[in-house]
Amino acid sequence: MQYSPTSIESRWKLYWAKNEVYKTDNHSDKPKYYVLDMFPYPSGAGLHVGHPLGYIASDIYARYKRLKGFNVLHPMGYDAFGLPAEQYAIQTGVHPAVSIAENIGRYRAQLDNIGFSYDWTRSVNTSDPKYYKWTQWIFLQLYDHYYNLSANKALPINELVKDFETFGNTNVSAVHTQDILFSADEWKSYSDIEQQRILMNYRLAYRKVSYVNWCEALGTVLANDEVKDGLSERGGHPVEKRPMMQWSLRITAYAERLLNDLDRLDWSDALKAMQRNWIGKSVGAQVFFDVVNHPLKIEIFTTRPDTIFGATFMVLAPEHDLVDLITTSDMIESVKNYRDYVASRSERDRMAEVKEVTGVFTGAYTKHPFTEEHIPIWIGEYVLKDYGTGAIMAVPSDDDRDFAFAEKFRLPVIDVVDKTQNPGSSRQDKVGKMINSSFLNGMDVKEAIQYMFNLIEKEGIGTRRTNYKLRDANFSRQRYWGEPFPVLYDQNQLITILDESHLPVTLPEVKDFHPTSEGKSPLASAKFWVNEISGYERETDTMPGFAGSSWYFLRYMDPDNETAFASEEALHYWKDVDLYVGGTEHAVGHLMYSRFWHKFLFDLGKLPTDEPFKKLINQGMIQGVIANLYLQKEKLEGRHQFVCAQLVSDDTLDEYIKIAVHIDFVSDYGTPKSYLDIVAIENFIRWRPEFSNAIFKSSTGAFDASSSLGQPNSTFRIYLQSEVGKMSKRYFNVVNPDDVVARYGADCFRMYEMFLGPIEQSKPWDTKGIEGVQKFLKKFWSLFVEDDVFCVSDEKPTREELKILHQTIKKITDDIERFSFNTAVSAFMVCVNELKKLNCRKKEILEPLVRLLAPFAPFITEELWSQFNKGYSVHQSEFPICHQEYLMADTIEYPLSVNGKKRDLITLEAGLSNADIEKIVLENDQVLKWLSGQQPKKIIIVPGRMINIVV
RNA sequence: GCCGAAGUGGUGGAAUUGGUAGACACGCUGGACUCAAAAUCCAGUGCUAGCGAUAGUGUGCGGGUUCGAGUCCCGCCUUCGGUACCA
Repeated sequence: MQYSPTSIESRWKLYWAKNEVYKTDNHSDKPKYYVLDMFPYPSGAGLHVGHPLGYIASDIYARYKRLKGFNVLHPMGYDAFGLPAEQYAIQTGVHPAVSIAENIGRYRAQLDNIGFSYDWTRSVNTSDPKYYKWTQWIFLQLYDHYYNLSANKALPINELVKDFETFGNTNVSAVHTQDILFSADEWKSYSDIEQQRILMNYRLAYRKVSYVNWCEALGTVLANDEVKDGLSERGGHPVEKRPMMQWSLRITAYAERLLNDLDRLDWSDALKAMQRNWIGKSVGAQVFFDVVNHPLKIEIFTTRPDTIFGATFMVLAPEHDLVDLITTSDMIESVKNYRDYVASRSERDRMAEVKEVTGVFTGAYTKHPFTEEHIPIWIGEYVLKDYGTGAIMAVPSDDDRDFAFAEKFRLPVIDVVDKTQNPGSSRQDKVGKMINSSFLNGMDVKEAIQYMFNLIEKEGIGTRRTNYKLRDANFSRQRYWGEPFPVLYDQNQLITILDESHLPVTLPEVKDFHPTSEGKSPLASAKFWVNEISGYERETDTMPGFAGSSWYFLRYMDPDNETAFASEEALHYWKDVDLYVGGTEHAVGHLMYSRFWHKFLFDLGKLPTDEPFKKLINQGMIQGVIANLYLQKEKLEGRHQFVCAQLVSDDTLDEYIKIAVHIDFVSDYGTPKSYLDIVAIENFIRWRPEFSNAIFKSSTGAFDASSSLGQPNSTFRIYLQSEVGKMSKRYFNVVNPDDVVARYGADCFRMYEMFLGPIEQSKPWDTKGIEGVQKFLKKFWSLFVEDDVFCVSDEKPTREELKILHQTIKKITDDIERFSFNTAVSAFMVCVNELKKLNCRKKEILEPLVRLLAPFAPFITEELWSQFNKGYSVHQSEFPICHQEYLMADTIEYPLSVNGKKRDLITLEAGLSNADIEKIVLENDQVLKWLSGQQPKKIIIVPGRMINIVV
């Protein structure tokens, strides 16, 4: 009876499926616990060894909680809408639904192979009409609600309309886009179109013209977080700004709650900081400046109203609405040129450029509200249209950017803060005493800021105001493979919303998945579908990827419900996610949108909690090692030339390009000395025939595959350059978990991934240590088996053996609770090594160990458990409990130091008082020798830890 | 620039509250078994000196607090992640 993972694993997989071991009920006397993984996008490439890292950790925890007596919800599903399937459809004509279904099949097989305890009856697929019916439904709710600031929650839009009909909007306190004041009578006099336009300013899902990230190559609009450095995250194509009528979600209404409620979450500080930065709250004042010779006011936002006496010029965003109105005739030409120049520059140009100061004078002036002095108004691209009011008062003495602008255009600088008492402080630090500032002089900066806030409001020249960097979320995509909007337009572009009874609005079949030339979605070409309801046209955009993923964790609670997104009963039973495991890449996207939707549904009274994810663990990424050959840019007599990495120095680096080599060819892969030998080179050439006449040059000679010319000896090697990077098809470094499982077994794979290091840490995949884990499993197995038969004894364990067992139980329990799975695996190894040394095969020791190991290695433990208890699974047993009495030692070894210098170990009885210990130590001959007559000043004793004698 | 995380043997990493630094594993060295190999087992393994017991030294760098610092404080350096004209 040898340990053979393959046969064990296939047998128990079947058993679990047949007996529905992991099926979870919505009713139970047990306390609930919800363990969630971030569901994957089922890509064509399948899973690689990096994906399961977090899944393994959460599965261990879910299994642990189950053994601890919790009713555990641990589901898995697929985030199935998205660009890659659509791109694939464009290239091959295969319908996304077909390719996605195929990919899901492959994912499912790969996941099952690793022994996860998912309740697959609860699986969701965001592209399933039964699922996206409810995504559309939530959109309808967002459309039908506005954010009331007095109630501090979302309320039905009908209530707002009632307010408008009775009072107009003068006293309405709601989050909205534009300030147009109207009375009740005025409201009633407006046309339908006009009323709808106004309500759009309040709805939580609304339409507006927005500058969107247009990607010509992909033919679509991208979300901000899909753009990296001015290029599309997918494919790296250039992205430009373009105006378009788009749906948006008013996430900014929730900014304050999203910020404040972070404090209550058990998330890492790093992640909370990321969300805080993204929300970017700043408190300041909105101040009005009169324009000279105009009845106009310029509205600025500043966090430093104290520096108002240092404001020597104003800067407006080039796109600011007032620019046309105030520019003087002599400046029209240069202002127009500058605005054209700004418009012509793509996001990418702006970012690529080192901060060069640009701007022009408008010819206009404002009047300083206190000194009445005239201040020139400039425009400059460093002032952003979208942030604050799109206009600033420039205080060059206390802001680096304003200072740079003043320096370039020779504008005056007035020092208003005396920083001489604060050496080392920077221009914008809020420290020092006010000077040159009339009534503020002598005040401390912080004091002056408060003083000005009050004064500005009292004088009526402005108000206190809070600004957020957080932008409303663009919710339209010009794509096929997404949720259609349940929205119709009539000839006047008046919106009609399809109500719940019309849901789901399903995707129509199309012949061509390309976006249309005007940048419209492929849905626009499905004429029948678009015009299906006479007199109306359907919305042809679809929802973005984050729509379906913003609420999927709620659907798992009640996945087949056809009358609600989940029943009230299920929602109140499971409440929220207790543990969420996933990567940091979703820190500000998915995790922010989910919190927003969750809070919104909470406001509607649908949910019992206002935060979705109580505890969050961020697993690191498993990276790949990319092995590269250096290819010389210059061909040699028309032939490619590869060069050994040892011959390439930093100075000559730009003479080469790197060609990624498939990892199957590489010897010593993953080490700095990875290389190709002659056999590998021949394999490489067969794989990449375009290099069949290449020459491979090393320090010992050259290898010419196309002829026997200069044939080197058999030790010939070309060393490769290796770097850590993504595990990806394009680097030919993908490791499939199936291969690892086939070779070592799923238990070994699971434990090895955990053993690799802390779960939060990113690290490159290498299999160097996997054999250690395999050895452990074999050793563990061998404890139960003697002479090829299962054999454990009923003999009573010794105190020493019990001590080993219970120390291990304590250690493992603590480690699981703090998600330190790598140290837990080590603790198992220590335990088995010790039992092996004692040749302990006693049932009383081994049986609890099986239950202890079950969350980590579900298959081997199942097999061994069945030898003790037939008929039910180890995963339905209990996690063993640590009995303290076995941990108590009879004697303790104390390290003994003199003046902090380690000297020796001294063995003492356990349970001695400090006074007793002191007495024994001072009578010890050895100690007296070290002290050589000196009197000890004091003796420090840390019970159970150490003794230090100070002389 | 700002925010965040981290720097420990040849390698991955441990040290949970300030208390024997390097657990566990890989690798390496030597040995047992074997005709041989694989597998398995045993011993050693931070660095320096020494046959050795042992001594010195050692957690990115420089200081400090403490009987005692990988851990706490001050000042730097490096790497990684996020963000970027946010007024």
